Amino acid sequence: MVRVKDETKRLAIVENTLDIVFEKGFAGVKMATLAKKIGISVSTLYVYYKNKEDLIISIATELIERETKRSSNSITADLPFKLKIKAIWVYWINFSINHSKEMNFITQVKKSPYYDKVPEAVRETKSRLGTDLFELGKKEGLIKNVSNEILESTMGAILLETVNLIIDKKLKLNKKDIDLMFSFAWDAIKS
Amino acid sequence: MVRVKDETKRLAIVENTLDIVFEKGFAGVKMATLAKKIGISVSTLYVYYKNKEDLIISIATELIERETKRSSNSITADLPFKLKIKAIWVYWINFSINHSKEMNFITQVKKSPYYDKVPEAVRETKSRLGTDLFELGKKEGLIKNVSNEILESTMGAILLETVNLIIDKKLKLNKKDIDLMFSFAWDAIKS
Amino acid sequence: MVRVKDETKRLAIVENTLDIVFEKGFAGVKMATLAKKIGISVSTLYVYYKNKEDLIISIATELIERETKRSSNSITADLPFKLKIKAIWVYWINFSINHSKEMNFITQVKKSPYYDKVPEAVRETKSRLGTDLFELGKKEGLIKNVSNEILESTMGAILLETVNLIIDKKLKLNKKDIDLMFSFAWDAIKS
Amino acid sequence: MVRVKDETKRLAIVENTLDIVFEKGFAGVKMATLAKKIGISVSTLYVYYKNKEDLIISIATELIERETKRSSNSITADLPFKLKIKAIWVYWINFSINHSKEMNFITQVKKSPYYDKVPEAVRETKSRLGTDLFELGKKEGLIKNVSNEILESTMGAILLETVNLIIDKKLKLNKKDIDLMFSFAWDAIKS
DNA sequence: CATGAATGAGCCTTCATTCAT
DNA sequence: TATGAATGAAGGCTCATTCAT
Repeated sequence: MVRVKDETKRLAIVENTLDIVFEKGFAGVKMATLAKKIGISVSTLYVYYKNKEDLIISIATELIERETKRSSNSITADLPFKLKIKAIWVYWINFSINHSKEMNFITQVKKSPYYDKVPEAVRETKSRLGTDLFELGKKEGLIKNVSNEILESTMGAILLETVNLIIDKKLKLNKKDIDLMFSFAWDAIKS
Repeated sequence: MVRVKDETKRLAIVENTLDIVFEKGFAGVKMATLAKKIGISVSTLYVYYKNKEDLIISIATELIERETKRSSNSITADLPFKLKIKAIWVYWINFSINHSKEMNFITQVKKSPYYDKVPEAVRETKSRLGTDLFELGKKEGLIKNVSNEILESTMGAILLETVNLIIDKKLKLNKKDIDLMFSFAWDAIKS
Repeated sequence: MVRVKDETKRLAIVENTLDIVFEKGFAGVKMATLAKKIGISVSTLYVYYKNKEDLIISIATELIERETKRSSNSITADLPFKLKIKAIWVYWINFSINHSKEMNFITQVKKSPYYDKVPEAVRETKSRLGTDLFELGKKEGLIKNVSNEILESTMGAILLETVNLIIDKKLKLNKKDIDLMFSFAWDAIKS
Repeated sequence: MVRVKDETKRLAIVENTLDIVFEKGFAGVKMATLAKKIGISVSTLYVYYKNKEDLIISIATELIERETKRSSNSITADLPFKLKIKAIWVYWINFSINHSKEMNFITQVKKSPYYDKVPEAVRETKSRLGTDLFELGKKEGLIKNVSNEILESTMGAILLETVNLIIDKKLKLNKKDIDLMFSFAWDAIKS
């Protein structure tokens, strides 16, 4: 069937682009190389994406939307505040490790000029690690009373560093190390 | 003496490369554009650097060496531990802001394939934010008893995020905000 | 019947091709663009025409044949020579203006490499502005005694220029201006 | 010497471009083909011209300026009006034949979208076949009292047609044929 | 040391055309 | 007949690098 074939191919393009960006960054994405890796013709790439920029921005948009949706889904559990935020922390560590290429792609895009061209609607709904959550924590007097943006940035930075340390084998993906790193993050933001 | 003229020109090359990398990343460094910006011929660039890779790696090496030297110089003051570490923190915040292009260059290089080609000796002597210092803090029982690498990474991540927040105007370069952000870092590592 | 649908589509192809050639020349005719303009699939174009060359040559052939037929039809009125030739002149001015896209297409084809591939039979029966007519004029001693080809070329050039001046709004499509321009043509060929 | 070499190469580019446009039109000008014809690298073309459009527009500008200068120079002889205009006529016939490729290039450019990008100053000073001259002729009551633009267009059309007939071997470049064709033009405009 | 000129190696993109359904 | 998908071939352009002066 044609439909299946299409989606398979599109996914292959996305997958391989992610791989290349992970290994060599955006500059490393050559349309010809990408096509060869997938086993299709260069022109075929242009059937799916208008041009290289469109390719990258489309993938970025897709990933960010997916990430956004996921992050909002992850804040459902009904737990005491600290445990709740830890659950999210653990969730994101695992997700980042398991989807390191996607996360890497998003991270790179955010620092690149491509990001300006991601639809504004998508950019706005991005990485809500927990605006509502921080609000709650502040109300309960559990975390420092500073802007959500700063809380989020700080936790995000520690989280990303944790992931990098795990990837670089300086930390392990076990309870002890995860707990340790969470203590860094929690101690940083708690009041 | 010819030497003087040379050094001026070499500095101009470094300066302009820093500017371009800051604005457009490594991919934005075109030998022709760079030369035009400086007001010299493209060929002249090749008198000073063997090729583009050499240009970037040489600059990176120079900057990293300078940074390393500076960081070791900064740990001289004789103060109680927390104040000492805060002094370093403040020093580095200021330095990073005042030398944002240099810092940006180093940051970018570390994430790029170029970094593998920076002389190993230089890579090893890098950013010693305070190995000795952390050792001291742990001995006094003031900070978490974990590897220096993790302490350094965590503080480094928070520091970098702080700098970014300042650059993005989300934070100001005043005592209040600096103190606030230091509290994040200190709380994270203190035992 | 299927036939009706076909003819409609074929006419749409011709019409839109004429439009594009009028606006952007042959190089502006992209099979994909043309198809989209019509609202059909690119592949469908290939059902009607073997390839792009065939498309253009077929349209050219069709238009030239139609024009040829028309020109011979136009020399029927029974009038004194000068009036007869003026009638034809006026007829062609009007026709050229009203069918500027068709005329433009023919003009362009004649100057393009495509023209060599128009069936010879068609090329030969072309724009007979009045071979017989010129013969008559010469017999009556009213026009210069030179080859029909030269007479026709000259009148044709002035006619085309007249049409262009009208299109460029340098002349109007009224009796005065038409008469004026006819006087140029007539004075040129009269003996 | 470097200077000489440059000019030689630039002239070769112009010459070969003229040839190609004469044979195949603008669409026939492929940077690779052009370079190979000249015996230089494609990149070298880009040393002399920013891109293909710049190549064509620069050549057009150069040719039009030269033509304009020439045409104004040609109206110097002190002769009775009809002889004067004939002298110019003969001059232009000869020039057009001898420089058919240049003339062809200019003609083509004027009908192409490139023409809009020729510097306005150049476009304005173009083909002054004889505005002043026509003014004189009208004052002396020798030619039709219509706008110079129309007189010029008409004569221009007949002149161009004459050149085409000569190129197509339908006319010869001898006194008899030139005189004949001038009579068409003169009779057309004379009062 | 300084540079103008020249170039090869790529890269992105377009487009007419084919083919299986 | 109608078409969505795929592609080969080609063309324009960029850019790091070399070389003779």
